[in-house]
Amino acid sequence: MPELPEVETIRRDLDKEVVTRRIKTVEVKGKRSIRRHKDSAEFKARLEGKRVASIRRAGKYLLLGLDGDDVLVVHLGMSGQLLRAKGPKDPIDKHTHVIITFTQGGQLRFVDPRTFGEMFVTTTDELTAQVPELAHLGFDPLEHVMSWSHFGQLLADRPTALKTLLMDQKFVAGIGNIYSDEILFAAGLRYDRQSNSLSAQEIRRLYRAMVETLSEAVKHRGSSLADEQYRDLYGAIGDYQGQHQVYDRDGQACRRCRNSIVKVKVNGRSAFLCEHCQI
DNA sequence: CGATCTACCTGATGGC
DNA sequence: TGCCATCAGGTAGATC
Repeated sequence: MPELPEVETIRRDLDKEVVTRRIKTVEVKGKRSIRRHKDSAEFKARLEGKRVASIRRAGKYLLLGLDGDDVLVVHLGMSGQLLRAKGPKDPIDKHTHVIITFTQGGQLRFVDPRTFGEMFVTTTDELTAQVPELAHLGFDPLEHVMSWSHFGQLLADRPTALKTLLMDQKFVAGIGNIYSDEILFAAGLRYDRQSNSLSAQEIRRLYRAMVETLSEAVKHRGSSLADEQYRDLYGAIGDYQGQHQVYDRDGQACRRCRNSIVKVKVNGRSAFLCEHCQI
């Protein structure tokens, strides 16, 4: 579900609602969401009594800095949600796995039907040394501004089909199945173009499409698809799905040329494109 | 080393 | 109706 724009929206919400708050109690249901820990007691012990000092995003990961050196890492997987609750009497969703209650009242709940998401506590040092997914993340497309020629060099160094490369977290962090398709449409490039085959103009178009598509999606607070599984911290759906040019629009008219949007399989997953606008 | 697949889960949807 | 197959925002690990 959540890619960079959705995770960034939640990060901004957390910055307003959770940073400076102190954790009073932590309730864990089942072990799956905290599977990196030996048991839930250890997870709870490392959180209770700590104050949330900072919040940042690394790709699709959320990192909540705590007093001392510890960091609470959250990945939402396909169906994870972080939801604010006023208190214990707010109705509890069936798939709620972790409830964090703050001393001032108010709760942060982790809800995740498919359980691909997870939470764990580690130290700042271990983050880069012992969590390989985080240690090997590529550049952040919104935070790390780079020249077109440098971007072109990175593309040339990794000759790969463009969609595969955009979704590779080790190359660039935060782009998934929705935004890779939207970026490639905006750039006028096919999913299967090799990254080392682009002209200088195509490199510029791709870089620009990547930055603009993602920042527009952040402005619209992310995309919620038909199932409305993506929700922000307050439980509200995103607003960018109405701007989608290709994703989940197979059979519909391309907004630019009116030809039919096509759905294909790439690496075992769906990809959407306009065969007339993307070359 | 990289590319490709499969597994991990629950729930929604569509065909028969 | 119900039953079964398929599909879904992601990633790690096995197997080529």
